[in-house]
Amino acid sequence: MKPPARSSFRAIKDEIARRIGERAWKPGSLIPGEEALAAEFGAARATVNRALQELARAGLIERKRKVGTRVSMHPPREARFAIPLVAEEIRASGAAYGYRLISRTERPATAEDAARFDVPAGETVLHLACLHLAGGRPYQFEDRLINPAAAPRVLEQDFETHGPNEWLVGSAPFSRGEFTFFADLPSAEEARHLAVEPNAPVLVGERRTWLVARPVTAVRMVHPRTHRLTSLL
Amino acid sequence: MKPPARSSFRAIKDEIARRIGERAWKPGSLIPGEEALAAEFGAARATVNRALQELARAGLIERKRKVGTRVSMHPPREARFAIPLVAEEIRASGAAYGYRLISRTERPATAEDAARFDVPAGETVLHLACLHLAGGRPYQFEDRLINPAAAPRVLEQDFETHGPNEWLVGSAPFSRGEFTFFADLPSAEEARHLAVEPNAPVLVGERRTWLVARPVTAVRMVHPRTHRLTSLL
DNA sequence: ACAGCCTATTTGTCTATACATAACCTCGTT
DNA sequence: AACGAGGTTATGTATAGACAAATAGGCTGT
Repeated sequence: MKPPARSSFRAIKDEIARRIGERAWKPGSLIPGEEALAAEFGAARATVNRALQELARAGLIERKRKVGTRVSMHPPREARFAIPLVAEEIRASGAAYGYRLISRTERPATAEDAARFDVPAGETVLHLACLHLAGGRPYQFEDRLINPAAAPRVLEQDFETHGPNEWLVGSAPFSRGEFTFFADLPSAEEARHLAVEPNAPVLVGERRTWLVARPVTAVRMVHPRTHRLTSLL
Repeated sequence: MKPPARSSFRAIKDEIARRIGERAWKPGSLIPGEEALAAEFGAARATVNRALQELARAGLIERKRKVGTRVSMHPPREARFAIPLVAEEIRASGAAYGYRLISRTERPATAEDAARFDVPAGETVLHLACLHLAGGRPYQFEDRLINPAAAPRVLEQDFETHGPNEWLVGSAPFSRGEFTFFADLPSAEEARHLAVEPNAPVLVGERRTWLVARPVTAVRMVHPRTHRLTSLL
């Protein structure tokens, strides 16, 4: 852990959080100023300042010049989920990463594509299906549409050995995105590739991105039930 | 804007982020050390240090002692999901909000509780089960453990008419939390209360919060398959 | 009563310096 | 070649002192 219980900014932070938790300092009330706390903890004001700033960033306290620092009335209420590349995510977990391209099609956008994506029906789109494996077992089935008009040179890529997101990350910036996830049942194709029962629950993430007004890519990522999406608050 | 364009840690942070965004410093490459940057920007090393620490916290760069600072390989893309109170979420959607307490138990923590939560087995915990309805239809089934040692006076609440969420928000601050989502099958009880088939997929969110080192509450929130969690990037 | 300036207070940030800590590297020993 | 001790180096953290910025609250003049 943190063996040296000296007067580090961490120790100060923890102690203040403890007092707030114990209601020694109640929500909405003012706590002592930096100067006073520095004296109490035998630390420099800069050290206390750092502790307080971190607590403020975490949402536990609110600070205002001249007024002072008060305990928040409402704890933080939003989570930030990192959205890593699948490949990195798998490698980070220690498992061997595997990739298989299932299909690659260039075709005019159908009405269905247009609904799923904003691309005008008739324009050429690239449709990919691929599978990501962790330690040899299916990890994510990916079904992706890419708009070549927003991703220069994407049609030159064959995506035989590397997934499209690795390429897109470095080559197709976007300015706006939308991320949704929900529980679903897999399609027949998804169940087959993921090697799960057709009626087993799967976690689906859908992501669409735009560069200004132009759609870049839309992807449906299907994970077996064991998959968990975690975030620290 | 507010920047006096001095060599503030903010200016340094922005400039470094800009260089990374423009690929002047490529993902995976080492960037100059703090001393060098301090010299370049005409600032103290502490100032550069603060800029770099904030960038590292945001995930744009990775730092290691002796090794130096390198640009992250991952896109620092992250999604922020708001986690509103269920009640507000439902009302915001225009539906009528309903609440039903299903059970309320004070009991010594079992080994199972201890595994799910950090609470030492044997200490008293409060166990609640309740149902949130939107427009009369089941919306979320909530199964919650609360540690009274971290939530003063929680045992005085009966939670007959209001959910524990609403009370905790105002009364039990936390400094650290963890949020996980996954697809699952409902337990028999959950299926019954949510009025879904026992083999229908459900979206489960689990949230655990701590005040520094002490567990505050752990909750499992089960939604029917129709529920979607969306976020803008 | 009121508007507007003035000032004291509190947090925000920067500097310069020092030491602590982690980790890569080299070199000597086995 | 393998291993370990120690040096080197970049980041991590603490400190004291100073000034900047925001702003609540009082003071002043009309």
